[in-house]
Amino acid sequence: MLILKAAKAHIRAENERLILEAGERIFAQHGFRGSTMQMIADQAGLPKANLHYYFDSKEKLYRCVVEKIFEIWLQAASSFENSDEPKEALKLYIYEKMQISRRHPYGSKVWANEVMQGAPIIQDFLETQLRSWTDGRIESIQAWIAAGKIRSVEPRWVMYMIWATTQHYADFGHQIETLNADAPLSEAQWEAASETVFEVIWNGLEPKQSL
Amino acid sequence: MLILKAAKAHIRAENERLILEAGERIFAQHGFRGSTMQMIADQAGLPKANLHYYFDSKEKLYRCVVEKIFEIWLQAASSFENSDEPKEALKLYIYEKMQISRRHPYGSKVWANEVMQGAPIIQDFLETQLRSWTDGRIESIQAWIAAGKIRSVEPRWVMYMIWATTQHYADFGHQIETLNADAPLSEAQWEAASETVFEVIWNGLEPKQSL
DNA sequence: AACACGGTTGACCATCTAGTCAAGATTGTT
DNA sequence: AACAATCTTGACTAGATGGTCAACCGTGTT
Repeated sequence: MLILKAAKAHIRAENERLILEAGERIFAQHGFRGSTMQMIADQAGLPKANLHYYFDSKEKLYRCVVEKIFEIWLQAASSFENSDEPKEALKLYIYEKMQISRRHPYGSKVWANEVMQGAPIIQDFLETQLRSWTDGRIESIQAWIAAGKIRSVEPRWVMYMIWATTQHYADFGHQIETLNADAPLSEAQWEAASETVFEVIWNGLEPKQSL
Repeated sequence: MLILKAAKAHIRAENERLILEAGERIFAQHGFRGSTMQMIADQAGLPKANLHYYFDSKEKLYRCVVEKIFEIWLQAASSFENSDEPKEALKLYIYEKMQISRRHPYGSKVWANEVMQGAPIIQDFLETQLRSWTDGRIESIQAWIAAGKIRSVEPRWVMYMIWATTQHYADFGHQIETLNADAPLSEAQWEAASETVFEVIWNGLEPKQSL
């Protein structure tokens, strides 16, 4: 009965986790069409038919993967609110996003892929959640400008700069690694990159010291 | 004979152009595996078998598309050399790259796709041409630092910032458009975005005015 | 007019892949 | 032990897709 269902819930939970994780990797590396259910099954260590037992179709699995990624994205977004001082808020946000690029490179790639293809699956997310979140952040930045805390810049372009620079370390990680003598960035390099990104953007936004 | 070949050379040139252009669009929107030869044929307005007459295989066509894109990329790269003054050189380079994002959004996406998948086709380009070009640019930036013309920053991270911010306008163009009330950026917005990107980066790099 | 050469094309094939299904294995409950 | 619900899985199918091929077309040369 229903008790049974609960008793086996952990099996379902565990297998769904395995499949979603495998899906993230495979979809990131091969795109939606380039990924086969067989590849994902092998990555997850399960027979292909099992995937269809937990996720009706390839498209539903993909949608679940993308939604999970958007959650993480939104979570990082909240660090923008942790301070009213722009220097502090920006530093937290940039470091948080760099951290995500490091810890979730596959997720970032899936997101990039999806957007590059015109967001066929998550267009509604962009139009609702992302748009309203962005509008809120733009207001924060406007307020900083009005208070003379940062230079007068169009907030939109600044947001895009932050997204671009931080996500670049995930999406173009392979290129960065190749240019780093084929070695992954070290702990120190990640730290230095994060700091440089923050420093350049912050110095770029800080009002000029009046002479 | 050979005269005949020359007489029909323009047919070949024209059809190859059509196919490459169609390939760029389709590969950008659907990735390598997501694109079918039939889609590309339809886009080019030619029968599928004709594509195989000019390009042996899908993979060869793809390689040609990617190589063409890399050429454009390298061309923009040269604008980095047009001045010894960092402010001027960076401005030229950033504006040039923004221009490319605007004029060749498909190419940029194909490149991004290729790199995200681990550069299976153009790994050799990354290791040779891109690596040596980058090393050269890093030396330029080092020289500016030594001359006290910009702050002391790791040149590598600055290069990546420029690539990321400018290419973002192509690769994430759909997201930007969605956040712009579903309208493409206007002439004025492109100008403003380019200027903001340059201003923030330049102010971020300019040595602090000593008080 | 006959020819040669590059270009064009519909029909075809081998292979791959998402999704199905039915039989069987597991597991918790009584 | 008997049961029922859930989970597992090899075998199968229908459709899509990259690539082939042989017949055909168009044009400039002789």
